[in-house]
Amino acid sequence: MLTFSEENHLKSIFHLSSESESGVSTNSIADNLNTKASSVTEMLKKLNDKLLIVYKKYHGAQLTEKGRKTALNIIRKHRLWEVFLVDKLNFKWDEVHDIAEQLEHIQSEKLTNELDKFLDFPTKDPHGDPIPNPAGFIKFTPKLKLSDLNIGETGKFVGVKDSSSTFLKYLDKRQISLGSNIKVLHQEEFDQSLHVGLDESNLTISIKTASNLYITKI
Amino acid sequence: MLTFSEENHLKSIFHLSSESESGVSTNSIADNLNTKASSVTEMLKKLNDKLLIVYKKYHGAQLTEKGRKTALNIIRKHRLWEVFLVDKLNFKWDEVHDIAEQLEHIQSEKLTNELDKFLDFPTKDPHGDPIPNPAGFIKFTPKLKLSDLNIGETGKFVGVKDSSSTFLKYLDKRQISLGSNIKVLHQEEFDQSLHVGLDESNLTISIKTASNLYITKI
DNA sequence: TTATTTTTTTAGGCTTGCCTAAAATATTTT
DNA sequence: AAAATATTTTAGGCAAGCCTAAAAAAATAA
Repeated sequence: MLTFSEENHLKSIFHLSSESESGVSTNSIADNLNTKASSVTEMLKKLNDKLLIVYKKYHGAQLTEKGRKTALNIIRKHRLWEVFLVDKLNFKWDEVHDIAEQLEHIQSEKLTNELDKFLDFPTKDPHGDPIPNPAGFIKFTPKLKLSDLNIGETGKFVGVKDSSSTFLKYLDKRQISLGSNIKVLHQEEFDQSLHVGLDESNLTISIKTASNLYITKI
Repeated sequence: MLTFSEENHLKSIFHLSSESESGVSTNSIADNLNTKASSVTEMLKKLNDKLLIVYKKYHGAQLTEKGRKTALNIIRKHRLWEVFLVDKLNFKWDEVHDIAEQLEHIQSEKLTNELDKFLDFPTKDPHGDPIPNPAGFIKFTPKLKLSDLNIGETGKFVGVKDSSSTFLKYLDKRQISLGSNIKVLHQEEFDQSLHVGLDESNLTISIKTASNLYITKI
């Protein structure tokens, strides 16, 4: 039985691991969790003692297999609840994160698996992120950004890098939604902004926006 | 924003209030929450300061209107989640309590109200207890027990007093389920046990069981 | 490679929520 | 009403999880 704080640290380490190959730094975890480095150090010692991470002083943390499984289970719950909120309770994709942060800590394997079944075994959450299976297996798809495409290429919008409410609402306003096909028509020299075709219309998006949209080439 | 512990104390005081008219005693709360009297005393001071209860040293606690509303909101969430678990996720009525104890602390008014709508505005939980509305109104029905009936009278089984898993499973085994009509045929002198008619069959139930079954006379 | 800067850890403190034991108050019994 | 008993509160302690400030180690620059 882990505390909420322990679970949050594991989750944070998992998410930060994908970016840095070696150990995850104390400061990056502290930033991610809006806490202080000294608090993180304490927690890393504890998680190390519980065999959930390998932690060597001054050299960051890495998840053990046990820690990874635990983190993925929390992420599984988080994403399943997000699907529930959007598909069944009429929430928008920008409204679900904070509630899922609470729901992900509910302890009941049966609940998680029944929820999964009730939702018809979804494979992605409302932001396009993959949902781990009960065994802790997760299907990563290589992450290509819209900004990686060349002029003339088309991508299918499959996920967001930044899933802040602000960004998601902005996408709603521009009517850019998961599954849309986006063709890169032209890139502006001056500010690298992209002119793209989306459905019947054309629009201009900043390079910052483009680099927060995950796509698959089609 | 209240802590889980604060919420649990309020809920406990609410439940214990229905039995004693005046203040709820420190010890009864401690028993109810599996904690110690001294811990409860501390919490009562805090809840008093937050204007959720009125607490006078040595004279127990009473909910204020604000405290009552808060307690009822927690109970509302608890009971809605129980309905969700049973109606949508195939849980049995004896399996839902512990999970609902966790879910009742999730903070999101929108979530609660959308869940209510999704469940089609249920008025009772799986054990027959009434679900408060968003404004904190709860419809109490006078609680008659099966053991209060006279010979020859019939009652409709509408709720349980004891909702322990043990008791609920026992009722399942005897096929006594919410909504059944039960006719009292005879009472044994020796041990006060009741012979009752339920659907097509007759069965004998102890006075202890009978006094844990809420009914409405029909 | 030495000095400077950045990162991380340690030390010590605070709050919450729990505990036990002792003291204070209330209740019941005689 | 006084004595005995039961209940409740106070006092003091402990663990978890956070903090700031100072010390230690690592990384970077000169």
